[in-house]
Amino acid sequence: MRVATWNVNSIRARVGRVVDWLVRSDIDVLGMQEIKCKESQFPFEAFHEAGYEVVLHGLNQWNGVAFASRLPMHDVSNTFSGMPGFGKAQDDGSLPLEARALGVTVDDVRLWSLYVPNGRDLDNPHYLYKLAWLKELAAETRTWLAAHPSQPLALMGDWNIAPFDTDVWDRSVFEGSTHVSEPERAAFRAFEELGLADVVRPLVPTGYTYWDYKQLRFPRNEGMRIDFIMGSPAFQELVTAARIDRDERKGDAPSDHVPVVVDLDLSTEEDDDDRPMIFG
DNA sequence: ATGCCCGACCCCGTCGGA
Repeated sequence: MRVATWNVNSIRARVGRVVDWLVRSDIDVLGMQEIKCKESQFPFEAFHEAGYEVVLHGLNQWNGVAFASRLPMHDVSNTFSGMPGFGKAQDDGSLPLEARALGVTVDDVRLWSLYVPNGRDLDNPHYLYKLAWLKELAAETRTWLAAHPSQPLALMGDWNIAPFDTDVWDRSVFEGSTHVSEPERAAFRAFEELGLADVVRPLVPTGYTYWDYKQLRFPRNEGMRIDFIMGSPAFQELVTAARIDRDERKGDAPSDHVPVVVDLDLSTEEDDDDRPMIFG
């Protein structure tokens, strides 16, 4: 099974590119972020014609997450337990929940498409929202792992964190900025402390996943590595290959992010629990 | 060439992105 994540930066502006890439790249399941639309605006037809079903969570022109899959999806969740909201308090005093998380199960693999809040600036309320959002996601992940110790899980998407200084082209440019601050990096490492791991980095040690549209960032290769597939131990065992599709930043009307892809070998997974220990 | 920001909104400026 070939699984990918891609911040598409508006699906309506890029549906042709995304569907062409899905077919050309032989992708089974794609988690998308920043679809920037609600369900009534989503271009379902192009996906259906290519053989993909779509589930999505989109509330308005901001954020929005989706899955396209040519394998059956079930157990769809459009939030995680405890997910913080942001903005103006509603009548009941709670903050509005944004469309930043979508979970599906495909072939017993639990997948989340995540769009972690940007943070904006270190002194912006959005930064504390980002840290709280990650903390609650980690707490929920800990609970889930305890309840499903052998089921493969991947948290994939735009994490809006550069975990290492080498994940940005020039660390000095980011002094005092979000994405590289120690609290953000600690929030990211908390997932590793739960047993999750970036399953792409060992196979693709270098390379960025995002280049700003401004200031010739892509031609100069001034990018950031902020899109990750974080797999549980059971997921890590399945991974046979990975790639960052840098070519998708080229050409007409690209997203500012590129797809990140992993191949999973599910052929022996079901044997683990049930096979008799003939040679035991 | 991979080339000086883009998308969504609603009006042609503002917000958000990282």
